[in-house]
Amino acid sequence: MVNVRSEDLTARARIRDAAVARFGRDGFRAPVRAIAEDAGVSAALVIHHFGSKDALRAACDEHVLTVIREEKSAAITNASPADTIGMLARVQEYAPLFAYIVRSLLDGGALAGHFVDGLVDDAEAYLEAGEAAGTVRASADPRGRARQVIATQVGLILLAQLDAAAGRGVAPTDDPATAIDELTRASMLPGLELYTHGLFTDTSYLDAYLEYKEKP
Amino acid sequence: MVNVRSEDLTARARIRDAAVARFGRDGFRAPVRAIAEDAGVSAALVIHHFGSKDALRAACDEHVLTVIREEKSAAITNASPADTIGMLARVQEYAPLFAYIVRSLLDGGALAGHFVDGLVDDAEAYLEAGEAAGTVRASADPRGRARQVIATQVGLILLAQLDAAAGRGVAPTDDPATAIDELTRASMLPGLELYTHGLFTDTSYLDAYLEYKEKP
DNA sequence: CACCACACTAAACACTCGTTCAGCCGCGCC
DNA sequence: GGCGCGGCTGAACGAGTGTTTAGTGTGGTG
Repeated sequence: MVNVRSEDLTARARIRDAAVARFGRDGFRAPVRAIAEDAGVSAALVIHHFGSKDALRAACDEHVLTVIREEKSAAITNASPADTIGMLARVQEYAPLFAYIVRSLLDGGALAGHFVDGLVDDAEAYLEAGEAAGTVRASADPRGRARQVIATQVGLILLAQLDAAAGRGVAPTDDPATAIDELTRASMLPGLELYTHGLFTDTSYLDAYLEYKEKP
Repeated sequence: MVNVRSEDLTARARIRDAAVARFGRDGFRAPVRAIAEDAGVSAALVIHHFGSKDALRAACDEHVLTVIREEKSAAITNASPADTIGMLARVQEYAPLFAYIVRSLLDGGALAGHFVDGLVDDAEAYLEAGEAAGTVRASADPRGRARQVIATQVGLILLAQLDAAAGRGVAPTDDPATAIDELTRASMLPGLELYTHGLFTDTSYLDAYLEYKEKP
């Protein structure tokens, strides 16, 4: 049901994929029986293979992290524009993973911590590279800046989630790919504006804070 | 237990306050029995007064929204620095409300939608006032920019939440007041930097996007 | 063939939790 | 004083859910 090539997988893998999809769609309160039904097996088999529901979730976390790592290293090794577009095209395939990560984010799970840590690490590296290339300004707190950038991204996703929950998405659709598309489209212009010119017309606010930080 | 002046309140109000505190601390899966115990009443009385757990939550939402509106209008009418400091001093008192709102945010509840809408509205108004005063730059998408600013704020809270869940808060404390303090302290410098100078050294990224937007 | 390990299942168990039920208690009103 | 009414309670009900149990079939192995 979940994956087009479900028949090819072992029952254990089918259960794991079904769990990732269910958890992503319905949250971690999704019943084991529902996951079992999605995978076409009995609830008892889920426990038989994974020991407990918590262990199943841990297996999902590990699997998602593995896929992310593979995908990330693949994206780094061949980072041509064509490949990037290819990745976007496959977003449909990875949509369940994305949903799962968002759930983990909202749930405060351990996976979410590792995930955002990785994002902040990446952002910091990219920004440093940009600095070296001369396209990005220097910062007094590179880590904090990277964190700020990622926080904005995560916050925009959360806000979009809220809009969707309120039934007033920018484009009322259930398709995650176009949802992400809409999200980036709506935030691209303000984001670039902000990142290009900043918000303030002069440095008085920053100066005031720097002075206050010296002698409170 | 929850509020120092619990004895002064009617049972209904005590239950409501206990529910806000419990929901904020443990999430909306907190059992009715736990709330009842906090309020010093039986679980049956909770249902007797509110009809159901969902209705209790709705009453909590309404109550929180009311307090926010009162507090907000109070902050607008007398917006002197002293009053602002007074509000910060009372953050301890409003910490349960803050926790409740964060829970609602993570839960995607209706309250969260209204709340962030209000925040975005406020941010937009403030930015427009800054524009008029000449301290804030003009934007091609004021609403989107306000949304971006609020998203950053919300995202930072979420990230801090994740760090706390992972047991590695910047300062390991359970006190929400100092937690908020730490959060603003850690993000103030990168935020001001970003909002003052932007991220990029030139306008090439923005220009490229604007050109792409014209003819894709 | 006998047997064993293993994937797998239906049913039952145990527990949590929201809600209902039947009744108690104290207070104002006739 | 009697009496009802509303706040209030302990106990029970019933639904949902994770897990256990006892067993079934099957495929490989001696």
